[in-house]
Formats: sequence, structure tokens, C-alpha cells
Amino acid sequence: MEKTSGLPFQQLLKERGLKSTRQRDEIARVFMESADHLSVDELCQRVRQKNPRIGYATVYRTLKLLAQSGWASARQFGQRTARFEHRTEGEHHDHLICLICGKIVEFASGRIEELQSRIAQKKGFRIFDHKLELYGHCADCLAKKEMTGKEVREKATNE
Amino acid sequence: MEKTSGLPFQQLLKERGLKSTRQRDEIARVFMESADHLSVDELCQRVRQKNPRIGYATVYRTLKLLAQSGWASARQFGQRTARFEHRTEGEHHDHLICLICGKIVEFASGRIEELQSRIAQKKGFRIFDHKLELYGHCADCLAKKEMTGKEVREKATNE
DNA sequence: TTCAATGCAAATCTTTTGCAATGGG
DNA sequence: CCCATTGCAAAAGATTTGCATTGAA
Repeated sequence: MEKTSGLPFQQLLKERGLKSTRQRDEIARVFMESADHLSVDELCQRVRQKNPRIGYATVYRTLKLLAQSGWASARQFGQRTARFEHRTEGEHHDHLICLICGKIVEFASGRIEELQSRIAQKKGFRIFDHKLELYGHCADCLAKKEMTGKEVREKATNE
Repeated sequence: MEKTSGLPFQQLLKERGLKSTRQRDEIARVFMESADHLSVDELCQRVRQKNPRIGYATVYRTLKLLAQSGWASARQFGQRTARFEHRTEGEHHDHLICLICGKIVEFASGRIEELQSRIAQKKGFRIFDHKLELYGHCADCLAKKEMTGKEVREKATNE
């Protein structure tokens, strides 16, 4: 997996001919300092603790830049709000997702990542990030196979 | 990779205690007969050629059922509309996605799928589908590293 | 000084929901 | 018959955009 961290955000802006502004720097800093799986809303809240006048639009615009630059990556776990992860160096956690109850189990596989790198190289890509999600039914839900139709329906509805 | 196709949709409804209706059957049929990467809108258009009174809500609701049953799976390539793929038996195509220009290149890797199956088994999941996306910069965009800031900005904007 | 970036509010778009009417089992 | 399903229109969100103002370079 390619490394680009360590390159400050401001340097990256300069490379692309973009201006370094108080807002962009603040947003990038707060993003990098925060825990993973941050929603746009959460990021905006935090940024506003420092500078309450920063708008959602700016946060979205900056996040787009961070994503294009490979620093952030968007995830859509449920179908609702996107959440942004840091592109960390090396270690990635991937996800097993249950289609019935929505449970998410994390896992990591270095072996799979090796294969990914090889494929990317073959196609001429420089990879910054990846997303691997396995969808199915979890052990619990498989065990509930004997549920009545009514119960299944209720579970599916409030999902 | 687990197989469930061949099981008719109606049978699946019965198993879950759901009703088989004209609309559900029609939507499922059209979905299965269509090409991959169908948007909800496209599916709705096609279904309406047969029955113009079918509403978006019903299409969404049925697609959710198909997804939970493992027949369809949602993808979010750009951040816009979700697109639905058929869950085909065996063969999966995964995606390399360029963060700059949005280009999508497909690839397949049986080796990676083997590893996935093993992981799922270890965690007690029965997997119906998976999603693997590699994000980075494509060969073309890497070649354009010498572009001026202005050009980069324009490209990023109309993305 | 110049033009990109910002902040705000309005606009868009996708997906979900409430509810009366319909229709499967 | 009963209650799940449908269709419509309205609601709910999430993200984007137009535009006047601000601020980096």
C-alpha cells in the first residue's frame, strides 16, 4: 500500500495550486486528530468549537479535497450519512456485514492486501485506499432461521 | 461463495411469510432480466413500461427485500444514486476507482475470493456477496501530474 | 488588486414514511 | 374478512450550488 502521509496538507494544497486558508487548515487538522468513522456533521461540530462561523459547505468542500488527495475516504455503512475514515498507513480494517440485522464485524487480512497491490500495479493505478465488505447472514441470524414469518418481518422493518 | 440462485423469488417470499404480489413479481423479474449496475430510477422506468402505476416506493421496498435476500446488492460508485447489481453465482467483478477523474476499471480475483470465504467461515457468516473497491489515481491522472493548478481545479470541479 | 474561497440560504436529489385504498391468502 | 402491501404526496435528510462578501497571494 502506497504511503503519502507525512506530507502536510498545506504542501498538498500548494502542489495543486490551491490556497491555504484558515478554514481548510483547521478542518484538516481537526479531521486528522479525530477518531475514525467521523460523520460530516460530527466534524463540523468539532471545527465550530474553534471557529463557529465555518459552514457545512466548507466542510464538505474540504473533505472532498482530502478524499481526492487520499487523506480521507468516504464509507457508506448504512445507506444514510457518509462517514469519513483517515487513510491510515498500512493497517486497514475491513468489514463483514449482516444483511438481516445490520451487524458489522471488522477483520484484517494482509494477504488480501498484497493481492490488491499486485492488481493495482498491473492496471497502472496508484492505490491510496481500499474498501472490502462481505455481505451475508451472521451466525445469530442464521440461528434464527426457525423464526415465524411475522418475527422476520418485524426485524426486517425496524432495521 | 454460497449459491442461492435458482430459488424463485416467490418461493423466497413464502419462506419469509411475505405476500407475492403482481408488483413484487414484476419488479423482481425486470431486475433479474436487466443488465448490471441498474439505478433505482432505471429499474422504475422499465417496470413502468409494463405497469405504469407502480410507484418508486414499491420499487425501493422490493429492492430492499431483494438485497436482504441476497439477490441484489447496492453499490455507491460516485456518491450519487445507488446502483444495484445482481448477485451472480461465482464470478464477481470488483473495481478500481480513480479519485481524480472517477474512472472505474473492473477486475476479478479468484484468489482474493478464496481468502474472503475463509475469513467469513471463521466468523460464522454465510456470505452472499462482497464488495471490493480500490481507490487511487489512475495512470492517466498520474501522467497529468504536470498540469497547472488551474487545470487540476477545473477537472476536480466538474467531476 | 485579483480571483479563489467562504458562508449562507436556497435548491437538488435520493430515499423514506404516513395514510387511505387495494388485494392476497 | 383481515391485515400486509401499494401509491401517492409529503417528509426527511444529505449534499451541492448561486451569489455577494471576504481574504490569500
